[in-house]
Amino acid sequence: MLARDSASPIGRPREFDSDAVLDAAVNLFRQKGYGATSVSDIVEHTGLSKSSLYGAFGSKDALYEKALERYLAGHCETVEDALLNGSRGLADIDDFFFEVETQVEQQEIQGCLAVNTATELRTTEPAIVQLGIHHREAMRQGFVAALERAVELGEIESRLVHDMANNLVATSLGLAVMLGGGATPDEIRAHLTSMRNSLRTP
Amino acid sequence: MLARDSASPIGRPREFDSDAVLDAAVNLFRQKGYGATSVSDIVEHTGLSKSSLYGAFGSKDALYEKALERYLAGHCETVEDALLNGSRGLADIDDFFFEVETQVEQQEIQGCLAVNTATELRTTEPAIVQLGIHHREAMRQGFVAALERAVELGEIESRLVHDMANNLVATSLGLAVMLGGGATPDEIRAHLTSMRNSLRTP
DNA sequence: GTCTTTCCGGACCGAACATTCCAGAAGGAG
DNA sequence: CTCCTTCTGGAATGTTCGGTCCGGAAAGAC
Repeated sequence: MLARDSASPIGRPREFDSDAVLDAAVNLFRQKGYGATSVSDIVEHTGLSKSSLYGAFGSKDALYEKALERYLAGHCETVEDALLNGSRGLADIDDFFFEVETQVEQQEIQGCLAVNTATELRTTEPAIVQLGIHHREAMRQGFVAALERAVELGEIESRLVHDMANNLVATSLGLAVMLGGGATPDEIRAHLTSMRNSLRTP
Repeated sequence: MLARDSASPIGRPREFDSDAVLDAAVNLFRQKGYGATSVSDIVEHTGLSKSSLYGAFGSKDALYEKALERYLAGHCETVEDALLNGSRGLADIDDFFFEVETQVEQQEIQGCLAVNTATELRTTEPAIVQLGIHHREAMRQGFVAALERAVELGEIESRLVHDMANNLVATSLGLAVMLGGGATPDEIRAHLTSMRNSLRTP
């Protein structure tokens, strides 16, 4: 009934790439939100059949959860890790926002999956709320780490670290709203510039 | 066919209060988003019948639009006006965030209607996107005005006005995400404090 | 080859959705 | 009072949704 372990894959092997399906789902959920993305949409954009989709993921909810996991692993955790374990200071924070700039340049403005769907699923899925809180805290810790390195490099004063980290978290979420809400590239760029200026004005 | 002007209201007069209906709709849309709020939900929370609702507003889309208008008029425009035409500087900005604090204190955390539904309606309703852009620009201008008064009061340096205004817009949106995404009161309060500190650290 | 297991496409289902329609009730105008 | 317009509740409609099911095909194991 359940898929056997990789040891002995008896039976016809799966023909599609789960990760590719999840990537397609991530894109759809980012673009249209959870409710407005129908399972038929996903079927259409992946080429899979509905039964294959349900066979592999179980339900729309479960598919969303897997997609969110993949999104966080691929987009958030790596950049947060770079903040935590970087070797520079403010420059690491600049890098953190590089993905935003990439989205803007490539006209692929979609925003953040977690932010875009947070409101929709708040009432129905408490796990998503907890995940958002955790995600924000991880961001904050990353910013704190990078800012503390900036202190050692003499880039900023240590008394500013705590508030700066909080403000960077809020600003990141604000940028995500703009990206998800149809802001123009110029608008985004202006905000990125202002944020970087503020980090460096003593 | 259409409702006659207030001059000669021939026929049975409307028995419900349109504004009260819109307020109920605003609350529902804020809590659950657009897609997850069904017309039946609205019927249930207003006491109206479905036909009365459609007779008065035409469609769910139109009802949302009217609700958004009322929300913006009641919640946003007044506070933005206070920013534009206030008599103080940074204190006016503090006041701007007072409503956020009120929401937190009263445990009625719902976030901002426009932010909460921006992603959902971006693909289907271009007018909403334009409205979001306009709203952000209005906020920015309000912050600029208040910050320029702060310059005259000697509270901040004039070279900071532009970037500070941008950052305040982003921070406001970020706070709205947190409010709509289930942040704890402590988390919100910490961010408000950090934002106020940053305005005042030279 | 045969067997077993899984995958796949499409038909199918009940529920929920936004929306419409109708018959009757209700209130002002004359 | 009568007429006329409008509101109102609930039933009805067509569509779309998430989810299920089945028959056939395909790919390894032997």
